[in-house]
Amino acid sequence: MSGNFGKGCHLHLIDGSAFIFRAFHALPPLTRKSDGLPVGAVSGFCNMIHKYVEDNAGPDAPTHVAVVFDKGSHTFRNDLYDQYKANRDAMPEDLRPQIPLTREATRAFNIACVEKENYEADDIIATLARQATAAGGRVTIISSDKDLMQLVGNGVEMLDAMKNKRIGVEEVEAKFGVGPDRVIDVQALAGDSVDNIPGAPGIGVKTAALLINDFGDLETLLDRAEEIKQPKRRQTLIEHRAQIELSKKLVTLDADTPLDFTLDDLEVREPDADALLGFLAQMEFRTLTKRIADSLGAEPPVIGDTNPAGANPSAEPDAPANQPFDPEAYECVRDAQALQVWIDRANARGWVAVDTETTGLDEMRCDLVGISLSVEPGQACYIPLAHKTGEGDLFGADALAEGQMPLEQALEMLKPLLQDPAVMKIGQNMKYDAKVLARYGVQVAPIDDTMLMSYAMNAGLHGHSMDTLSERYLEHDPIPIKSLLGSGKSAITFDRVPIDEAVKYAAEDADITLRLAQLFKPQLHRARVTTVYETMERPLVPVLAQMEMHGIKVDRDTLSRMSNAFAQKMAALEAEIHELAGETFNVGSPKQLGEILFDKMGLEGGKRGKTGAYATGADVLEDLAAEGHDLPARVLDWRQLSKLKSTYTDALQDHINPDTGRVHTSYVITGAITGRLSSTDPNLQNIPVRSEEGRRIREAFVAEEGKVLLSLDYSQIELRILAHIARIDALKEAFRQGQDIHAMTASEMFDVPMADMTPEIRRQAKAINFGVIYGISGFGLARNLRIPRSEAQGFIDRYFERFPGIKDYMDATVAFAKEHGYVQTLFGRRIHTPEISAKGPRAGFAKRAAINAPIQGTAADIIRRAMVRLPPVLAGLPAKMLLQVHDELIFEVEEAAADEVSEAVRAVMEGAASPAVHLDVPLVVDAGQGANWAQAH
DNA sequence: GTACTCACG
DNA sequence: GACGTACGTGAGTACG
Repeated sequence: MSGNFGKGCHLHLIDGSAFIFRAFHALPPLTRKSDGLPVGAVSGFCNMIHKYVEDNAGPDAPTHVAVVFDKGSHTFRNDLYDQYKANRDAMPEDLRPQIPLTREATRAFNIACVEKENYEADDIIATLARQATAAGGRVTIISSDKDLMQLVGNGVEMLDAMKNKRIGVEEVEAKFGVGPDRVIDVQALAGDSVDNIPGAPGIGVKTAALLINDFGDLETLLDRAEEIKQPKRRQTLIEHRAQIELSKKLVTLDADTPLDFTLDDLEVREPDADALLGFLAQMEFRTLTKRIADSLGAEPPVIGDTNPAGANPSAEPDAPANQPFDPEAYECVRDAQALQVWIDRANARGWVAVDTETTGLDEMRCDLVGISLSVEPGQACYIPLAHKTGEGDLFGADALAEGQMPLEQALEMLKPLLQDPAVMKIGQNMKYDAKVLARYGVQVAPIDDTMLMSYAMNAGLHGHSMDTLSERYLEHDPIPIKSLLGSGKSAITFDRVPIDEAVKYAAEDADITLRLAQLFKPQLHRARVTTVYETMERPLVPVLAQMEMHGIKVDRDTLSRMSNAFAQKMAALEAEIHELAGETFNVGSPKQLGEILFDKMGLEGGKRGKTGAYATGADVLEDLAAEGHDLPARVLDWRQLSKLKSTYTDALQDHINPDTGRVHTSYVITGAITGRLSSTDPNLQNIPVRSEEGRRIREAFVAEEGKVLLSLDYSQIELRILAHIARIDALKEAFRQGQDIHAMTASEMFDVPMADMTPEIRRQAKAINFGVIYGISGFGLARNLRIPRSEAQGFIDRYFERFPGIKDYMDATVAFAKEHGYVQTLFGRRIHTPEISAKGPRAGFAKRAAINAPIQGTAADIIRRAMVRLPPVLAGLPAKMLLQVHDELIFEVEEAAADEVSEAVRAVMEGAASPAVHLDVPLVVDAGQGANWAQAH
């Protein structure tokens, strides 16, 4: 029985949506153990499908089968009648993420899975049933839905799978009082409260059947309504004729649903044991996996170490992940005609994966070398634009390689596509590509980013580089860039890579990105992080790109003068140190320093680290200095200067862009698992401020002539969040009243009236407050405060006693992490904690990280929200946002507008939690301004 | 490439 | 009872 559907064929059509709802409501809520994903309905669905398969293996087995689903909640019926199904409850939150999984389940069973936008499952069933009977076959609809009963007869019957009861013409007549062909007439009159079909008021199924049997059909009835004897009934039918006719349209199934497959595609297929068991194992259905493995005669896979957000590509035969990668399939686009084909395909699709190749990693300085595109898994192209021949000409400059489109022409063609609001541009780390293209006059939008999707779903589980994601989710190792560029001193730039090789590498990147996006996009919802991705990751890309491109002006002369001063002081210190040591050695070598201190000079307290070297950290040297030793004290001074000089006054000069005269950092959106950003090349989030000497480096960060730098920072944001999350009334009240929070803590803890507060007591309370945020331990606090451990523990005990909510929060957070494998911020960001149940010292680390993550992460979310809202607020003002330092934003503003901008930004920052979250504590923002960062802060 | 140290929030 | 700890980062230097 292969090939054409025809006489003797038997088509089974399963009402998938009915299965899902029955499974959902019949079963207790069940969640996947590893990540808490609700899977009860999926489990029930799989059981029902399995039972169906077992029950229908006999002599009357179907030759063709499909599971038919509803797709979306809007159908053509809503266009006819906006109240259609309007009184339905919203889909339960627990069910929503399971919907796509039921599709995966169906495919895992190797059963055709059918759905169509704008049509209900019932319409598709009607269409397929009609096609099948027209071809001479038989049809069984696995459903008990009365709306499908109009299809019964002429070779179509229904089967109530739960009651295992056939529904034929007789059963339909028993239910509706008319034959299947008149069921819609009865439904049109009787209406349906479930689907919100109006019908004729006061007329139910019984009366409707009576009327239809009297008059033959609905149209005749309505035409001859005057003849009805009962006055009330007569009046109703005449008055509501339009409503009744509309009702008939609504209940009539559309047997002409356009479908892009044929009955032949629905032929029964044997399940693929690996795919099916893989899916079941991924869902962590232990019993069902075993049972089905038994019936398939296969070995059940091990369950337990599956990756929660990870897909099992083998479970989905059609998944992009499953198609092999074929570098030969990639196209090299060398002229306008070929490029136009790809642009047309992208426009038709509505999306395109984009990747740029450049001569370097600095988006502000590198040159564009080529662009790759992909619109379909396995199909991608590379457009070489600036590859060199590799042979220098007379002047040492390489000639452009043959067979490339002029760069300007390609960009002119691509620009409308890349800027088209109707075409989604998908990338991996799109901020990079957007910045490069912006320098060529192309403003890429809108964008999706696979790196950010992975970050939203999997922060804490693994990295989010393309290599990591491809290996993990596509089971494909991409071509290493090193294999093209080499490494070290002999490394070449991408423009010197032969075009043939470049095509394979570059097009593959676009291919991978597209496949990842198709895999990840539906998973976002399932992992409940769509809002996180849509509000705090994706919209940040253009905001950060703008900030990075603006950069901040750094005065080279100031840095240079400071470098010289540091060098002189260091030389003097170095001489002094050598003198004290009695020999010359490398002060910058911790190893040599340790030997001088603890071996040669015989100082006490030498502790060796893992590698056997003495520890010479600042804390160790400070202890020694406190004992009156001069050498470690000098080394501390030397180290501070050395750090300031090498990391800041020297290195920062190298980062001044020669074209702009400014320093352009790069923010890594996925840089910290908590949701914080990180800053690189250079890191502008760790410019010194704590020491007087270091703080002066901020004087080199200046505003342009006529402008000022504006700094706005959240005051105590993490403690405020702690007060809210842990519900500490005393802390909340203190924040509401604008009290000195550390002094208040000290007063509460040590029974000292606020009036008698000393700086020392306040300092200790401050250390404890910070300790709490970090997941306090007696050891850590003791070390920080340099007090005995027992005393530190006493402080902590007292703190917990005075603020009992803190301990509850800590315990509850750790318990949550253990149960779910992640913790959450107030805005729904998830931070995975895979080590939370580790044994040994790692358990302590993981616990403290889990306690800290929701606090640090919520603060990070809040400033992200503020940053996303700011550009439109600043649009009409002479102001640019330049930097973010975790709880601080730096702006460059025309002097005259400084106060106005400051207040506008403050309003956005202070209101950034709303309306998503209502904090029980106010957010307070401090502002400052000045000619340089030192003054503004 | 790894360890150490230290700058920031 | 011992273990070995404050949370989150990036960068420069020494050293094998």
